[in-house]
Amino acid sequence: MFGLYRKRTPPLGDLERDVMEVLWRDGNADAQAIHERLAGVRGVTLSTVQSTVERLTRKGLVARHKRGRAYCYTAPMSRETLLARLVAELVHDLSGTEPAGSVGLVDLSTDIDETTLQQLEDWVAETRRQRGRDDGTGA
Amino acid sequence: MFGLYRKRTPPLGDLERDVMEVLWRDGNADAQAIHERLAGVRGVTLSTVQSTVERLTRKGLVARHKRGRAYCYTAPMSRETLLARLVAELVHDLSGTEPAGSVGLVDLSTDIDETTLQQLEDWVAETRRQRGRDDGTGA
DNA sequence: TGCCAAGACCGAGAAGCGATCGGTTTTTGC
DNA sequence: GCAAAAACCGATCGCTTCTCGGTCTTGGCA
Repeated sequence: MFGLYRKRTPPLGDLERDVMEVLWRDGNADAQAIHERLAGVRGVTLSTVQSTVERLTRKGLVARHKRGRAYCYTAPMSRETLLARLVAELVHDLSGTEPAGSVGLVDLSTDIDETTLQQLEDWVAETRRQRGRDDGTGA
Repeated sequence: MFGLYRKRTPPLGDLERDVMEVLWRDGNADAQAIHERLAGVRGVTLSTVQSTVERLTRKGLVARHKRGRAYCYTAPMSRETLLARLVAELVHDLSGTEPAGSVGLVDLSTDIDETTLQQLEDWVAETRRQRGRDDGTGA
């Protein structure tokens, strides 16, 4: 009945998020560049950045290819796609087995701020637009 | 710029989710009852369940009150509310500092299924409805 | 009022993960 | 070939969950 939640995309750590942020902004960068970009806000060594970006590579969240002597890292998954995946997992894991119709009275009021709600709204609308209006029975 | 993500609702562990599941289903239960409910799918002792539900209490995710000699636990936050909070945090943490308009090309197609999207859509709509259309400057 | 079992509480240990870094090896541009 | 740059490796630390046994507290009952 329950207890069948699987291992999924691990949530990102702080430094991992920062690294992804850099990659999303700059498109691509080597460890050095990432380190420099992060140096202002975080006192970490190049080694640490390297470890982190390597971990992200293992997780499949960043790709890399040799350029000169260093690797050049990129984020093959957009910020929105990653967010979507995480949200989907969250919803899937926590949605229970009840009929979906029972999701009626939602109380986001104390937890969600206007900006975030707006963002969610836009985001859902955009997805809906792209996908078109199926009958809703699709997988 | 970045790096200012703060400590938030800690993600639930497996057993913690199972316990919440029981509480959401049954409305309320003491440790004994939860344990029995879980015994079928999980070989854990009563002690373990107690520790877990106590941890959840500390996190504020369950409330309790004495009933007889045992505590009676309840989930003051509905499944949907918790989910909403987690989603909100996720969105907030991963949305970057770019203008919200830049959230344009969303590619959810491979990651999010129709049911989930529908659910999200419903939540957002419902929340919007409940909150009414403020000018958007509300906290 | 005193006994005792039920249950809360505490502490400890194992496992997993991210963050952190130093040291070693490999590579490459000159 | 050499030296520097960078990858790679592995160790440590801190945090969190899971797990449980042992001890202390308490409430119901005789």
